[in-house]
Amino acid sequence: MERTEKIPKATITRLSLYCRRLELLEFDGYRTVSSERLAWLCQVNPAQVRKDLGYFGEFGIRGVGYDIIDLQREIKKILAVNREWNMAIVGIGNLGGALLRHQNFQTRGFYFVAAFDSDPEKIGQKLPSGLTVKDVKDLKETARELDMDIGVITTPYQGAQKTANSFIDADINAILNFSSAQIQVPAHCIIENIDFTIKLDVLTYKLKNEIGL
Amino acid sequence: MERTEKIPKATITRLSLYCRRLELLEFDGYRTVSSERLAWLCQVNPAQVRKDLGYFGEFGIRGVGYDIIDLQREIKKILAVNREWNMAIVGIGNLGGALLRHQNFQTRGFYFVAAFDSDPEKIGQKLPSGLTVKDVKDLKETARELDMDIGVITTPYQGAQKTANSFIDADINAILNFSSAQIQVPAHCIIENIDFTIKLDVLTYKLKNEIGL
DNA sequence: GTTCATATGTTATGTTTTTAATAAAATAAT
DNA sequence: ATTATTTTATTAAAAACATAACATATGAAC
Repeated sequence: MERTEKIPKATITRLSLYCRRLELLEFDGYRTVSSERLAWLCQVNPAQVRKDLGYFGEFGIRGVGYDIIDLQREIKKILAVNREWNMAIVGIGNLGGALLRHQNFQTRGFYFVAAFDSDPEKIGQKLPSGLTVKDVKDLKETARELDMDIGVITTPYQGAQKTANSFIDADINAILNFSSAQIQVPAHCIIENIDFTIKLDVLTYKLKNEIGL
Repeated sequence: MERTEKIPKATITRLSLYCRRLELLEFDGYRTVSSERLAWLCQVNPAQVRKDLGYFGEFGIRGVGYDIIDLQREIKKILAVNREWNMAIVGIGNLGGALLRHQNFQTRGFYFVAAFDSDPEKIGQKLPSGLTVKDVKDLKETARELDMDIGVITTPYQGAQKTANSFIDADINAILNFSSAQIQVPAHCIIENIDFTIKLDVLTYKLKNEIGL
């Protein structure tokens, strides 16, 4: 097996997708699944599924398929979601508040351990989750007490870069950015962007060109 | 100029990104921008910027660069965001509520014109935006009265496919899906997915492999 | 007006990613 | 036990995409 090959970024995205479908298949009581079926569920090519998995090892049985429980565990190990992660969030507005209340994070092992804002109105406020909103100025200090792996940005775009800088200064080197700002980070820091507006623009482009509205 | 060439999906995504930066450049008072500068701001290759734009026409001036206002207008025309779009949303939970209150949609010309849920507790409830939550059963009927271009799904994944079906049945053929469900749609329908959990998984994968946590 | 510097548009090259094809392994049937 | 069937792992081919190279056009300096 060639294990030194470079792994496409899209492969990681798909592994996450496969994992999500496997969870449902397990819930529905299935024991094994073929690459063809899994591919169909994820709307990708069966060869793609096998190739993606092939980067990391041999997880299937020829003539049979993949054991749903086993494959799930393997993928979770690859994605490093077989453990718990702590998150800090800055920007307790509509979206930030919604994410804090969202149950989906906890159930996947992602915990919000601290919430920050710069608005004096919000600082000190007690949230439904039990957290109290802290001043973003105290981020670094709080980071020394609590273990924070991931920083989540839900501020307006004007404050996004500054927030990122605060995270990096506090040695939080993984950022999930919900703002529409394009954030500059040093090489040792990683960032993933979730920009709604881009998705909407892609949708309207297709509406015009594929549907003709 | 070759205008029949197939356009990469990633090009559309980047056009949206360029547009976002151009808005800021305009706000900061700049008149023109070079592909090199725009590329730097978007963290892409300068040749990429020129190539992307080249699919749609000649928008720059050699030796000078691109007029920020003009280019913005051209890109918005390409993406079909030089007009207004109406949206319907199903699933008025934490996230749905946050999106309804989020100002960023309106300012870009995306309007929520109707909100639906299946929970009797929520139906009839008056929202801060002025909308009243309707029964998702009445979606098709409401769609006959109001013009709805885009359907937004913010239900839990269990109800997502059913919601999509309702949209399609009501002749709403563009869907923005915030649930983690992989939705099956007919060929004439287009869908964009915004799945937070996938982004988080990509982040933890990188945390493990690039940072070594 | 000629020359120089700048920056686009476009063609050519290189790389990455996806899909197809096939060989190998496992099970089930005869 | 042998054969047929299924389905993976892996290699080969194709397609998609990104980068580099360069010729062309613009504006400014002398």
